[in-house]
Amino acid sequence: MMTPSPTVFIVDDDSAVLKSLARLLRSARLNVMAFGSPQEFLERHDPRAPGCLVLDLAMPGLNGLELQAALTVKGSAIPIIFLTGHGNIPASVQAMKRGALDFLTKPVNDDDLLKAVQAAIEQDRLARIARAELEDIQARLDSLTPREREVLTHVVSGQLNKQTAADLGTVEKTIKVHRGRVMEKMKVHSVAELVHLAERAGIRAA
Amino acid sequence: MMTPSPTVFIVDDDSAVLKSLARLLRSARLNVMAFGSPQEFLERHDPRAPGCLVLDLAMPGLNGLELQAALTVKGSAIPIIFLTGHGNIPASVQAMKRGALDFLTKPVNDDDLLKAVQAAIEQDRLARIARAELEDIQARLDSLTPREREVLTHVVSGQLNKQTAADLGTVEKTIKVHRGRVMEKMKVHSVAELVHLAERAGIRAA
DNA sequence: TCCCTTATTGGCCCAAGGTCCAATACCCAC
DNA sequence: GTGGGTATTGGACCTTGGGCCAATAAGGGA
Repeated sequence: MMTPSPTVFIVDDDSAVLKSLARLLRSARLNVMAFGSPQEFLERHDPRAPGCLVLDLAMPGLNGLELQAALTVKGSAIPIIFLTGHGNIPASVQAMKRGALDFLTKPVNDDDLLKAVQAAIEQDRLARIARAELEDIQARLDSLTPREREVLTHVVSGQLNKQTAADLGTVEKTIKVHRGRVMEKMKVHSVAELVHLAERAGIRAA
Repeated sequence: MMTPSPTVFIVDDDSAVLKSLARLLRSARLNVMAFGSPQEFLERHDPRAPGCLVLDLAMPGLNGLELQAALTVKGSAIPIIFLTGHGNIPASVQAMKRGALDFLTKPVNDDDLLKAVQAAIEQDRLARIARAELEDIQARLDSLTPREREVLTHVVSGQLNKQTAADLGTVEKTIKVHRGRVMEKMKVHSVAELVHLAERAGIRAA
C-alpha cells in the first residue's frame, strides 16, 4: 500500500498571502492545499493525510494558537509552522511550548520557509511510521483475552510461570497455555521481543 | 545521601536587575546565586549542582544563546529560563528549539517568573533522577567484559544460546557461563529485566 | 438448544536455561 | 615468572519453558 505524497496545508485569512505562499511551495514541487479560514481547515482536514500545516497566527474567529489547541484535542499530530506579521514573543513561546515546529515572521524568507516545511514533512513522516508501529502493536494487544493480558504483564515483569500462577490463583500448566497464546497473538518468538513490544506500548510491570 | 537543595542561578549584566531578581527569588525561599557575566557563570558553574538558570538574553561578550550552546557542549543539562528586554521572535524561537524551558520578557511579572522557576526546578529534579538511573545502568554495563557485552546484545535480541554460540564461534556451554555472569553483573534475575535495562541504555539488537 | 470463545487442567516429553565443580589457555602487569 | 582477569569447555544435574493431545466447564449468541 502506497503512502500518499505529503501535502502542505496553508491557513491564512489574507488571500494575497495565501496565493503567494501557495505559489512558492508549488514551485518547490510540493502539493499544496490553501484555506482562507481556520474553521474551514478544521472541518475539512483529514488527520490521516500526511504533510504539515503552515498557519497564520492572527486570524479572525479562531487564531493560530486556538487552532493548534483544537487540532491537539482532535487528536491530530500534524506538525505546525507558524507564520506571523505582528506576533509577539509570548505568543511564539506559547506556540513552541505546545509543540509547534517553527515560528516564522512575515515577510518570510522563502528559503527559511522551504527549509522549515521540508523539516516538518520529514518529521511528520517519521512520526507516522512510529505511530503506525504503535497501532500495530496495540492491535495485537487488543486481540488478547483479559486473562492473557494479565499473564502478559507478569511475563514482561520477569515472573516465573509458577509465581504468575500463584498470583492469579491457578496452576503453572494453565499459565503455560496462556503464555503460549500470548506469544502467538503478539507474533513474537522470544520473551525479549515481547518485552520490547510491551515497552513501546507502555505496559509496565505487574 | 542527601540531595543538596536546588539553587537558582541568575546571569545578567545589569546589576540592578540582578539584585532585584535575587531579592524576588529569595523572598520565595529559594537559594540564589547571582552572576554579572556569562563567562563567570560558565567557569564557576558545577553541572552537578541541582537547580535552574535564569538568563538574560542580551549580554556583552557571550549572549544568552551562546551561553546556552556552551552549556550544551559542556554537557550541562540545567533547565534555562530566558529573560529579555529587547528580544525578538527569532531569538525566542531559537532558544526554545534548543531546549529552553521558557522565555520571558522584561519587565517580568513576578508570578510568571516564580512559576517558571518552580517548573524548571521540578524538571531538573526529574531529569536528575532519570540521569542517575541511566548512569547506574551504564556503570553495570561498563563492568562487563567485551565478550559478555556481545552475549548481552544477543540475549536482549532474543537469540537462543545455541544461536549465539554459532554467531560467536563457540559452544552453547560457554555462552551459558557468560550469560550467567551478565545476569549477575547487571543485577537482574530475569531476561525481562535485562531487556528493560538494555532498552533504557539504548542497546539495540545484535 | 447448539456452537464458539475463554479459562482451566492433566499427562507426556523434549528443549532450553542455569548452576556447581573442575580444568585449560592466553595475555598482561607486578 | 607468577598471579589475576578473561575466555573457553566438559560433565552432571535440576529447573523452566513450551508443544501435543485430550478434556471439562462457564457464559454468550445465533
